[in-house]
Amino acid sequence: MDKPTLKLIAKELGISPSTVSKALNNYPDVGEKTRQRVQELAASRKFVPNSVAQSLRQQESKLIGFITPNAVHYFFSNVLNGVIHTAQANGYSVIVLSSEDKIEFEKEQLEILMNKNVDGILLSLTDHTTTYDHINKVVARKMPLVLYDKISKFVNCSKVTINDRKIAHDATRYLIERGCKRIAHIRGALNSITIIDRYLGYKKALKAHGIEADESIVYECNQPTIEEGKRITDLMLKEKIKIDGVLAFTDSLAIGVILRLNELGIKIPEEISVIGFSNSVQTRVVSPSLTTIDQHGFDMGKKAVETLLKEIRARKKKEPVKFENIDVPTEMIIRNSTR
Amino acid sequence: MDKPTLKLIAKELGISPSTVSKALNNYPDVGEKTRQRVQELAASRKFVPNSVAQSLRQQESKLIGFITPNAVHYFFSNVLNGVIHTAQANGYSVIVLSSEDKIEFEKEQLEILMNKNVDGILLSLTDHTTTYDHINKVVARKMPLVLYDKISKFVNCSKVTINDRKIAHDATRYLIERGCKRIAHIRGALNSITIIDRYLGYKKALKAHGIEADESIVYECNQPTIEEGKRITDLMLKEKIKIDGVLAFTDSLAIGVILRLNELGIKIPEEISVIGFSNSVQTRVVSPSLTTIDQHGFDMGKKAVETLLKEIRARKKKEPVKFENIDVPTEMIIRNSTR
DNA sequence: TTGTACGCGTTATCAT
DNA sequence: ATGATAACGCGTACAA
Repeated sequence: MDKPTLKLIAKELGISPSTVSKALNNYPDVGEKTRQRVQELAASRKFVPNSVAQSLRQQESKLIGFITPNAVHYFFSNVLNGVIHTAQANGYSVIVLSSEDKIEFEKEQLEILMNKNVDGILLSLTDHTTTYDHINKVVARKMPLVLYDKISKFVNCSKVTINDRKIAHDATRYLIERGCKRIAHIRGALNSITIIDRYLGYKKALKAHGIEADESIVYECNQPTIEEGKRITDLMLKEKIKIDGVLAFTDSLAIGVILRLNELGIKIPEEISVIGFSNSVQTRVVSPSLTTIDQHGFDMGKKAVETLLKEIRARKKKEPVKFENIDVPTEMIIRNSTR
Repeated sequence: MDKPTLKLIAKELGISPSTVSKALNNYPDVGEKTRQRVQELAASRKFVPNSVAQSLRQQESKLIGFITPNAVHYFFSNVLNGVIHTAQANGYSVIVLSSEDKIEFEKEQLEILMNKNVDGILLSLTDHTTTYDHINKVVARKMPLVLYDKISKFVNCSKVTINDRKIAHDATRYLIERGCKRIAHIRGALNSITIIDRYLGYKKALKAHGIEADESIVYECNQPTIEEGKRITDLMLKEKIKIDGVLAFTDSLAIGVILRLNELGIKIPEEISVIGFSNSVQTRVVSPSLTTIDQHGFDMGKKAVETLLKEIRARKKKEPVKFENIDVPTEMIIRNSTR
């Protein structure tokens, strides 16, 4: 039993395809009895409209593209989950691609999505995205686009982000209020705005509390991994003036710090307090459990889709679109790695 | 500058759309100079063929559907990653849906994918899938389908799985060889074949080593969570004959066990050894680190796509399809929670 | 070598 | 109330 089409249903009933279409879509101008007959036969044949044909006809695919820099990552998985959940609730499906943090993939995947005629694109930049032609091409095509999390001011579109600067500021202030005098920061290379903002928030909080920022205890990691966190811990411990607090820009690094300090028998949080970013699953499991920032990935995904759909609808109605900058609230999760 | 079509390019050049099409697709029967002119203009206009139209024309969408029971889950994220990576390498894109372990979602999403005219579907069942009409409908439609991880023998299609029985057997044997005499098992409800097989492997290993299986130390959890692992630990500790080994069917439970034993000051692995399943990120972080089974999710995703593509191609050529049952190798990761 | 005509499945418009 | 026709954009068999 092959896939039934409007045409086949029509022929079987001896009526025209257009009437069948109208009957199935509940148009008012179709006879009650024919409507009945059509709907019954369609049901028994398990007819489903070919959405490719529908897309062609109505010039929309009900598909959105989602590019993540990392598919195996607690935060981004939560974003993805929010995206697919919200999309489905609004009648859209999601094509998922992972740039694997490579800019060549990012370029290629934007092309793929344009070719697939998705109705809109959600994109988080790789850490190596420093040119924007491939992205601005999307904008120039008037393809609805929303950047999330890793964004750039060089692209003119809506953006959904964490307020990294504020939350890094808050976290640093928390450490200070709990008595930390010398707080180190582990950041990544200053490519991504996320990393920059966390760094600035950290510095600003120090300044606000009359602590002079000391660049010698700001460490740049090569990779956001546990091992790297351990390596940097050894560096920190060589400091003459003892460090008593660490703000790591992501959980894995913070956990590396904790594990290394544990190995050396240095007490957390009594001697050193540690804060991470993401509230990933490991943070509850490590001992002591890690104080961290929950970034509400699901909400970010949801907001990103909602913003994108707004733009899609506006464009469709030829209305002017105004780009939005949305801030998703974060939450500090206090656990046992801080006093 | 609106999206260029074959027609527009043709008009601009004063030739017919079909010639343009041929020129762009490098047909042999088109003049060299016209080919040049066409390709140049197409490039300058940044023409990309409308893949919706292509899909309609060629009766294939180059899209595959992927349904996961859980989008925020280490193992399934790895499967997803393998899927999208392999799909892209073969010119396919992936629509991702999460059933959130709800059977109603599973049903709805299979319908969505059929409507979207995907070329094939990858599905892992929910733990509550006990009827199979909605899935067999897909099979009856001759839509290529591959079940992965959570499968059912009641569906006639290709399947990609972990050899759960064997690996549970191996893990149990490992505990026995290391001197464990009384090994508890924490399993889920006996709905999913994964859980059943791990349970059977555990029992078989005991038997093979002359240990009588004792149902009173096989615990059924309500949820695969850390908290539940803790709760069950308390139950285990009430046993008259002291338990000295635990095989938990998933990492979270095993970690719950470890954390609770730590709280009570019971030594791991000296007094009790613990083994989990999945090699999720937490297993490296918990103290002592958890011995577990790496399920190579990426490979599973890769295999699943390859199997599906094979079926898609066979069906396209009207060749007979033979269903495959593929076993993805696992690997035991020995850490510090076992002797 | 180039162009014409048709069809993929659907739906909107216009006639009947 | 129903149907014929055209169109969405592309690709291809066939005609010129």
